[in-house]
Amino acid sequence: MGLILGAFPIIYLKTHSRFRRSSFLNNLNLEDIAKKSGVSRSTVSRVVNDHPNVSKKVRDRVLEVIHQTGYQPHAAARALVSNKSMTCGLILPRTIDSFFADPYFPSLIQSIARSCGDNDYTLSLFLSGGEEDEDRIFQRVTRRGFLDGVFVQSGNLGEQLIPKIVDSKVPLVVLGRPFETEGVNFVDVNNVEAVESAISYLVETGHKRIATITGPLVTAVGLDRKEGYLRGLQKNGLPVEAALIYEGDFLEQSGYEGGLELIKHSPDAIFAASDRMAQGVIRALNERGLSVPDDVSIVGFDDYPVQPPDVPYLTSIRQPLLDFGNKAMEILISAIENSGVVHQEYLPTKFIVRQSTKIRN
Amino acid sequence: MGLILGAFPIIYLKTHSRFRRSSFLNNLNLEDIAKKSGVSRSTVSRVVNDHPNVSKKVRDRVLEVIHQTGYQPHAAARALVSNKSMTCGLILPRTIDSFFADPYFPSLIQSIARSCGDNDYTLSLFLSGGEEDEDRIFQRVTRRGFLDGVFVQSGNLGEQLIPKIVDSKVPLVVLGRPFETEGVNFVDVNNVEAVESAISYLVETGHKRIATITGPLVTAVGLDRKEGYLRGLQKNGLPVEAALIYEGDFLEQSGYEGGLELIKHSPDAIFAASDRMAQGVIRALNERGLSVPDDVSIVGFDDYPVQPPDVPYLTSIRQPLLDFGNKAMEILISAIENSGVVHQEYLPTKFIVRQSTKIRN
DNA sequence: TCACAAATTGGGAGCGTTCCCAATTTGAAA
DNA sequence: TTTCAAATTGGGAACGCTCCCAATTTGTGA
Repeated sequence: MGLILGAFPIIYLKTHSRFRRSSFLNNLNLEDIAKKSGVSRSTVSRVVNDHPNVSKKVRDRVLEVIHQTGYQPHAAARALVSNKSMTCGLILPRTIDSFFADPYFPSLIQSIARSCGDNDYTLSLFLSGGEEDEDRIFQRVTRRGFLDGVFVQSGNLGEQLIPKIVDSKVPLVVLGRPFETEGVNFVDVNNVEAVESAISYLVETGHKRIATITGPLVTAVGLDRKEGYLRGLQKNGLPVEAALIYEGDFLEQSGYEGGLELIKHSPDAIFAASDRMAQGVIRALNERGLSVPDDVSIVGFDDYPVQPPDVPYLTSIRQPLLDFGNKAMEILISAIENSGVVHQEYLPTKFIVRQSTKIRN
Repeated sequence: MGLILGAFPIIYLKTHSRFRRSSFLNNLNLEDIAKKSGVSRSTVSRVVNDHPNVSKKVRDRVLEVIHQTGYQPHAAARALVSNKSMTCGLILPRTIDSFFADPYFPSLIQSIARSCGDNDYTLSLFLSGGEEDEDRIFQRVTRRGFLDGVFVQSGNLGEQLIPKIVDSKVPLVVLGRPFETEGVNFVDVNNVEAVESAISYLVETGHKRIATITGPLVTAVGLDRKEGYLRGLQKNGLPVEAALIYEGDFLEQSGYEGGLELIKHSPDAIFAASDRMAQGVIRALNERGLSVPDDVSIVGFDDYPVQPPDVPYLTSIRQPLLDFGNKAMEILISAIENSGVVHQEYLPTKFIVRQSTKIRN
């Protein structure tokens, strides 16, 4: 990627040449509306903001004028005086590679965007491609009067952005457990527990050699799902076998490669830490003449609304997408309003049994 | 990171019996910096904005203070007085369904986000799920002092948002040709020409019965790619056969279904209007024991950086993603600065030959 | 050294809101 | 009708910045 970022100065915010934009049809301000409806600026402000102490007669008259003129309050003026921009940021760090291939990001964006919209917030998006980007994003995000709070997608081990934002005191909710959780708001799904019970299900349905393709083990989510796998085995008295664990990267190709590797050790079930990898495993198995679920059961993780087209349909662990955005927004609003309490929340998942697993009793 | 977030207090600063909340560490304004560096507010402003007429001595002193204090200008105050928010919106209408499954949207978002960032703009995202959403989005987007301009993804026939925004005089660039192009800025890829020459390539390499799976014919892009197909046939003296045209929806499943349908009429090549559909076609053909490219050649459209994992790798038409965002941003900036000129731009694509097509001479 | 143009600096006004407080109006009880 | 509290309304000040213009300083040539 030939991105030229250049050296960007910390402080210089280049102001572009000045011009008055008279192109908007509607350039009325409070005072104009006040004049037109024969009341004062203050009264119009009260009407606009739905304050209680306005007589019905006056309120109706003002509303009428507002409606006729199509008046809308000036966002920047409001933000200046009230110190609230009603905008929040979503920062997705270092995600360029997987951004295209994994439905996680679109889903996440959609979930957060909806929650923001529902709460009258606007969502600004910050995609980071590397460290310089992160510096630039950090500068922007901490600009006064710009964002009321930010969501940050939890990143890799070396992730520096989260502690910096915490230090800056900008209200923050991390999406997915960060590595350093002390004093940081976050929302995550209960990865460990979810996988643990999926493994238990496999054991209960007669599987004896359960393999896994993990996510990258430099991510919290990768580690947590592996931890769930290990606990699941332990809880059910099965031995942990290094040969049955393959580290993937959530993408289809690594599932395929992991599948080819794992079948050398003849598992009767494979838990893949993402649906994409589960697809890859199925592709690998089919290529080697093994059938799913007759020879090997496959369990995925994600279960986004749009299923991959492959048959058989995947048994998977469903992420509570909508709840995720809602809960994150709820926590962010609470942080903005300065409750002072740190919220750390794990949302429950749902285990969905479909045709990629089979009962072997 | 022993930061205790729970303990950070609301700091009330008393200013003439007026309370204002200060949750950020850094609440200095221009005047404060001026005082600290022994100059006037105006001079600091000039330094911050890189205006020419400041002596080097003073500039250095002020920069030093700014650097020490970490001063950043207040975004809303700036936006208020300069009437520029340095923010633009990206509106994706009615996209919920395909949002998950198609890499187009992540790619688009990424491309636009990068261009915005490179030009010191911030990108706000508006996802619409239906008409009520569109009304709400329209209200927001036209708020004064909020956005300097917007990008709108071109939508279906009957799409009402674009003309409304045009009427509102908010600077606008449509992504993908809209149906009503009169006086509307837009960027598109040269769909007709691209497909036409892909078809020509197929003819030149010995294909005689070329079928197509189109996009939805209620979208401009769907129509344009079909038009390219038709022109390609005509130009090369091949007859148009209704049975060789199948209407899809850009998603894999419709490619699969279209593939099953089309092979009844034994084509020797199929052009699919998206890579996802091309994948679906290959799945269908393989299922029926037909080989790609030995029995049928397949050409896709999109060629996003991350290729689908299926072998053979797709011959496809590459969208100039990066250029797309850059060009759109360039046009938007020009529209914001009120050039008054309408820009309508078609970007060239690139035909990439891989293993899914075969020379049949 | 002085005069005068050029470069630099400072202060006032204004952007469109919200909030506070004082002024005015309303309405109910006496 | 009068009285007085409650409800409603209006105006001033402030938010932090940019721009304009006037004041001051600097630098140059005679």
